[in-house]
Amino acid sequence: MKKSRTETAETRRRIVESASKRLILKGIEGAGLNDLMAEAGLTRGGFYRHFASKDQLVAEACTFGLQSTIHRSGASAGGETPAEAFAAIVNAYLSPEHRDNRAGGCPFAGLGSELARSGGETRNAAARGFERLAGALEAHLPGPPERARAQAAYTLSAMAGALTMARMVDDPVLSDTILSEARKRLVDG
Amino acid sequence: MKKSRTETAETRRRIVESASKRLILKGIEGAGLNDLMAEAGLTRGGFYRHFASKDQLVAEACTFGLQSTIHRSGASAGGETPAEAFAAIVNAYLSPEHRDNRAGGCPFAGLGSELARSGGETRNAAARGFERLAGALEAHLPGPPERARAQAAYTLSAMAGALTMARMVDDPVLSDTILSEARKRLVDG
DNA sequence: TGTACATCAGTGAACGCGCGTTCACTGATGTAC
DNA sequence: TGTACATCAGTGAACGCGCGTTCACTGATGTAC
Repeated sequence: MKKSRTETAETRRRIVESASKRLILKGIEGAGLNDLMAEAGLTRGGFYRHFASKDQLVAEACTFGLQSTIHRSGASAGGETPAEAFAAIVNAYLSPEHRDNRAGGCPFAGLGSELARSGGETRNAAARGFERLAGALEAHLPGPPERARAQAAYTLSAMAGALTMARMVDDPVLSDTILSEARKRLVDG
Repeated sequence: MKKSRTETAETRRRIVESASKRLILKGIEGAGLNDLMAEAGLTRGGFYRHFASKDQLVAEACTFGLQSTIHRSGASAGGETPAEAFAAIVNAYLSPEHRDNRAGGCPFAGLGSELARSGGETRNAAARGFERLAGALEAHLPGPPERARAQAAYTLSAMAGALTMARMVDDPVLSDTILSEARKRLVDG
């Protein structure tokens, strides 16, 4: 059953991509290897041909999900002025669509408290991802780098918190209020 | 081994209180019943004399942790003006002490993404807790109720996100930056 | 280019383990007379 | 107040289950000549 090199690489990529969604949907401990492999159309046994441990897959899936979030942010920010690009990123992140599309969304909003508790490769992937995502925001902010960096780090943290809480509350009106108020405060403020 | 009524009530309270800390420290799925009961000085078997299910304990522990957070906020806000009281609550929530004291801290920062994924009694406890905690903030905010409510909901969400991210990143300087920038933006803004 | 062999992706069964939950049992407490 | 009995908090063993991980095996692919 050996596969060609390109097939193997493609399979690995597929596992990471589907795991990224599954982990956000079910949680790091809630998504088992059986589950994650089945999602990619495989059985449990083959997992260790691609990864050394579950932690390694979780770390790569986290990095993948964050990279997707950065790409989506880049797509939101078109050829406008920096201020408009920044606003576009924030508005897309804090949209009802992102709130309602958990699986394909930002890992910080979907797994934040679990990532803060994790160790090993996962923790490192999360920390590096935060810096990269904050860097993507910082690029559109004016002022001295130190100020821009602080504002970017705060904006990302507040966005992740607002999206998480908007998903947690069960009152749809309150959920919309959290998102719209966050958009206003983070874009205008 | 039957215990008196007051002893039974005290035991139950102790289980909820220690579970609140243990759950935040290890995560909802990461803290087993064995673990939670041992933390309260008991063995696994007696659990179901006090609770119908793990979900019920998690819900009560969540409510307990949120109530503690509200009490702590009330203690931070002394006899000052509303604006000063609001600032005191935000500054205490976003302090390095709160960041470094996960177990005894706010359940939204410690379990946010897990609560957003939960159902049953836990989800309801989290949603009701958000409204109560936001209400405690709202009480110190000026302006029309609708505006104050929106600002309170946003402030709480941003605080939870900032604390979670401050715990997640592994660079202490960046962690401090997230907290200080959040304090500045949420108090002055 | 053709053949022989080593590699290794994927399968499915099995490992020990801890999970949430159940249960028979113990013995101190609360209740009824 | 004293006695007899029902209650029930807590123990510790056991339940089935799914977890992460390991392993013998299969057979198509890549490599060496």
